[in-house]
This record gives sequence, C-alpha cells and structure tokens, in this order.
Amino acid sequence: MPSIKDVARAAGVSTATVSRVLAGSDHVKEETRQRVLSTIELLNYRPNLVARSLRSQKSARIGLVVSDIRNPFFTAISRAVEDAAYEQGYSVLLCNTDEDPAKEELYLNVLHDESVAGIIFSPTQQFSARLSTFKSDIPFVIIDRAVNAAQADMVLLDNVAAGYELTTHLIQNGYTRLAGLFGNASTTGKERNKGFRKALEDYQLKPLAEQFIPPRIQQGYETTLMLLDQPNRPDAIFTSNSLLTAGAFQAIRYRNLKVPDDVALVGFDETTWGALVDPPITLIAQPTEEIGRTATELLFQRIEDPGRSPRTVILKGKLIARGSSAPRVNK
Amino acid sequence: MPSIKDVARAAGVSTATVSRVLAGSDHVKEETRQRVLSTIELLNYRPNLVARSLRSQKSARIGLVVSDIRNPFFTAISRAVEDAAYEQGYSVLLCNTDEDPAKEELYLNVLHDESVAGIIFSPTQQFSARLSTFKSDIPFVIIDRAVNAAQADMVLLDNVAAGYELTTHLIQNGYTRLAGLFGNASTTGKERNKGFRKALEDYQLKPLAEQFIPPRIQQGYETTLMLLDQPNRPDAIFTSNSLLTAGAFQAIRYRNLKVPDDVALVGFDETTWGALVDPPITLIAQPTEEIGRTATELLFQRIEDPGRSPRTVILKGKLIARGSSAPRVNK
DNA sequence: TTGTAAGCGTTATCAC
DNA sequence: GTGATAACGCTTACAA
Repeated sequence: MPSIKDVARAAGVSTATVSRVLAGSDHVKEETRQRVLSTIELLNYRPNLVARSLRSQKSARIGLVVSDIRNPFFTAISRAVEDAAYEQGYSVLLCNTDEDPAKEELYLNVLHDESVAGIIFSPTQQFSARLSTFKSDIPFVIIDRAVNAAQADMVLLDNVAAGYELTTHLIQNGYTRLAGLFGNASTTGKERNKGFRKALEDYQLKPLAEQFIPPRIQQGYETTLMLLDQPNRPDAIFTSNSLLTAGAFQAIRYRNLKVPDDVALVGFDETTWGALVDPPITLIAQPTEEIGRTATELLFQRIEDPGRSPRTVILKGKLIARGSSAPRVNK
Repeated sequence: MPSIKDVARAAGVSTATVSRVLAGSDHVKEETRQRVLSTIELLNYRPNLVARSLRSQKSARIGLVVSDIRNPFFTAISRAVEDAAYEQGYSVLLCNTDEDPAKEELYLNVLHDESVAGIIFSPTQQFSARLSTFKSDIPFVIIDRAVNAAQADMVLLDNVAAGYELTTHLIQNGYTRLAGLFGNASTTGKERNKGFRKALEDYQLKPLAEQFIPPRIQQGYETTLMLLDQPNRPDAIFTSNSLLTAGAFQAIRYRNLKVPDDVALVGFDETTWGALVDPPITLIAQPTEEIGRTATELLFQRIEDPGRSPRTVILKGKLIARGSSAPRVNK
C-alpha cells in the first residue's frame, strides 16, 4: 500500500504538495497538480483515513445509535441516514442499543473513541434524563424522541397530533371502547398517549385501558390477550408502534376474533406486513426518509458550526386508513 | 481529553509503562501497575483508538457488507454479528450495497481505508466473478452466497437441500403445477432452483414456470400477477426469498385468490409478517443467529491466523410448515 | 507556488 | 522493570 511519501517521491514533489492536491487547494500550479494526480492514479494510491483522522482530529464517519434495529422504523431511518451521509462522502457506524442504557453508554463511548464527526441517536428515557449532564464534545442530533434539555438539535414527529388523529379516526368510525398500548421506553409512547387522551376527552369518552409496556412483539401479544379476556372487551386497540401492533394482531388472531368487527386495530409505521395482513392495518406513516435525511443535514450543519443555536424540526405523520379500522357496523 | 502522556506524567512513569499496563504486559511491577491504573481512573483516561490503529496498523472494527438491509434475513444476521463482535470488544461497520456492484466496491474501499480488521460480506454475483482477482490484504468471510473461488471462508445454507425439501413438501401435499420465483442477484436463487428442479424431477413433474428476477417485493408482485393470469395457473408458488414471498402474497391477494385453495405459497426466512398473515406462510427458516455468529468466529480465527486453510461451514435450514401449503383438498 | 518539519497519540525497539 | 525515542501516514504552519 503506497503512502503519500511514495507518491511525493514518484511525482518529484513534497508530501505537502500531494496533500494540497488531495485537499483541492488552489495554490498548486496546474501542471504540478496534473503530475501528482496521474502519479496517484498510477500507484493506485488512496489516503490512509486513520492517519488523516489522527492528524486532523476528525473523521468522515458519523454514528447512528438506534434503540432497536428490528424495528422497521429504524431500519428505514438507517437507510435514509446512510444515503444522505454517503452523498457527503461520509460513512455510517450503526449501533444498536436494545433500549439498554448500558449499551447506549458503551456505544457512545465507542463512537467517541472512534472519533466520529457526529452522532444521530434515539436515546432511552433513562438517558434523556442524564442528557443535560452529558457534556459532549461531539455534535449530535436526537431523532424520534424528545429530550428535556433544549440544548440539542432534534427531528421529531408531531406525536401528540398523530395520536390524536389516529384516535379521532377510530371514534369517527364508530368505535367507543378504546384501549391503548404504549411503548414505555421513550417519550414517544407518552406523547402518542397524550393525543389519544385528548381525542377521547374531546369526544367525551373514557379510555378503557392504557398500558405502558416494553415495545416488543411479545409484550404486545400478552397485554392484548389480557385486554381481550376482560369482561368489557375493547372494540378498538390503539398501539403506539409497529412491534406492539404485530403482537396485538397475533393475540386477536389467537383469540379467533375478527378485525375490525370484533375489535379494530390501529398503529404506527409502515411495514411490509401492515399491508399484507387481512384486513390491512390502519396506521400513521412516518416520513422516515425525510426524518433520516433532515437529521443528517442538521448534523452536518452543526459539525460545520458548533455554535449555532439548536433547532427542532417537527414533521407530520400521515394517516393511512385501511381495513383494520373500517367504519363500525351496528349490531 | 487526556492523552497517554498526561497519565504518564501524573503517575510519574513513562508513556511506555502506561502502554504496557494497558496492554496487560506482565513486565510491570504490581505497585507501578496499580498506580497507573488509579491514575487512569482518576483522569478518566481512554486510549485514542485512532492513534492506536495508526500505530498498530489494525483496528478493533470489522465491516459487515450486506446486499439489502431491508431484507429481514440480513437484519437478523447483523444483530448476530454485532453481538458476537461485541463480545470480543469489536465494533461493527454496517454497509448496505443494494445489490449494486459499484456500491460494493466503494464500501470495500471505505472499509479498507478505515483499516477494519476484517470483513463479512454477501457479494453480488458480479463481484463473485471477480473475487479471484480481488487480492485482498484484509481477511474476509463470505456469507449467504457461494463464490467460485474456493480461497475464502464461507458460511452458507445448504440451499439445494432446502429448495428440495420445500418443493417436496408441496408435492407431498398434493400440489402439482408448481411455479418458482428465484432471486437473480446471487447464487442463492440458483441453488434453491436446483433443489426445486431436482424435487420435481424425482416426482416426474415439470415446472410450470421458473422466473429469475431481482429480489424485490415489487418484482415478486408483478411476476406473480403475470403467472396468475396465465391460462394454466400454477397451484403453488415457490419463492426463493422473503421479499419475493411478500410480493407474491400481495399479488395473490390482489387477484382475490385464496391461499392455499387456489394457490399455495412457500418461501424462505422467518419474518414478522410470515406468521401474521392468514394463512401463515410455510417457509424454510435459516439459522440466522448461528450464521452470523459462525461467520464472526471464522473471521476472528482468520484474523488470528491468516495462513490457515479456508473452510466452508454449511448449515441446514428448518422447514416450518404452516397454512399456506396445507394439504390440497380434491375438487 | 513549493518545501521543511512539527506533531496528532499510540506502540515497539532498544537500551539501561 | 522501566525509560527514551522512533515510527505509523497524514496535515499545516512557517519559510523560502
């Protein structure tokens, strides 16, 4: 593997000149530039990024810390971030915390030690609480989950509005005995719950149940079974993320109940299966491409200008009404 | 951020000694070691990984290059690899090539430039052809897809056997007019096709159709529509990966046909939705955890001993028979 | 416009 | 056992 020295020697210039050519500096004679360029080509030279990082104390890598890579929402986000970063010549280190604050801390350290230029992440609730004490020298952008400390760039969904819209949709379609399953790992579940409540209040209804549980298929399954087995069974179930939706759907199926006649089901996030099951699932689709892209852009801007005042971008979800919440037929 | 020099100064030793303590060398007096250790603790020192990489010409990072992060198979693999790598103190750089040889080449370069210690990847077919010319100085392990060059460690599924088993299952359940959708991006589709053919031959049947198409939901959808609209409609559709399965399922639904009465459907890989749809999908589940873990272990072994002779690990898939291929009722 | 040389934070090779 | 010190490959003042 040739180094910058080899190129310099072969081109009959100093390493500084090669470096200048690499950096696209104007202060190089065109003739010299060409000679260096063709030598680079000839030797098939590629700069050593590690050495460059060490010297310049930064790198063309960003970190993406997600809480669950099995959640299709985060898969979609990572695609978007990767594409956006790639366009800027950056590569992405993807880390998965499993909603575990210990892993979260670990990976933030790893990323720091790898001297990434910045981090995009969705913190656990425990972490959010400590965020104010987390004096990081690394620029970062929060996605998906609000944190208290206003001193951070964020890209969020308007979760309250989304929860409200989804709930209103159910109510307007004739459902009145609503139960909600909300993820307990982040603020997202809380906010969607707030919208859920607000809608019920506005229609002078009371929630039949509000369960805050770990955002996992298994938990959604078990909790839904429990809800379905109660004497006063809900006629609609609201779930605050797609893993809970999947679990709820399984449970409804397991109890041989029909969607939406026996119980309607709505949730969040477009998934492969949401449109495949019968009936397809009504949901709020998040603009994942836009979220990932915006977060990446915000991060680059902050890297560029660490002093700028933090901004929060709030995006709107889109209601996709499908069979799982079809207007209730009177019986 | 304190450096090794700061630690050395504070502990009253040289940087060499600190480095020795860090490396766990025996040749340090216990007393000195303790002093250094507590100084490290005190200053909250953490070694600069970039500098370490530069000096030692290697890093505690491995690359994972997958062809489609939206494919649940690869999501599962990346979880397994990450966990296994993490246990060894390695972090994982995840790259997504989108089955694009250009991106593939780019990411291999990126990983090389980041001086990863090794790479696990699933090459495109185009790449496999060039693999023999790809004299890499980086240890690597191939997963999921066989390559011609025997000079590589590989972790593969016994795809021919899996295809055979899945097809036999259909035939034994009374299906005779079989069509197959196979991914054209890798050897995997080809091998599963081989098993498909073999089974048909053994039962003296002829395939109704064999389509080699890009492994995408949309392609699976379109091709299935086409198959369903033919005069001699298949009574069972074999798909060689879960994206094609999803597309086929959509198409069958769109044509208002019933699974499995009108047409049975089988595929590969456990997904969230496979068990959620009605009827649930019969499939060959791959041992993703084991594949990822084995690949990681092989990689570490090769990093350890670059000269060892390459080995190929072939794992068996597991048939999960469900409603989508229930025994055919005579009409 | 170009070259010289210092230095980024480590590890490793010598000495002592 | 421990300490100087030279590298690793690059960028960037500062000189020329």
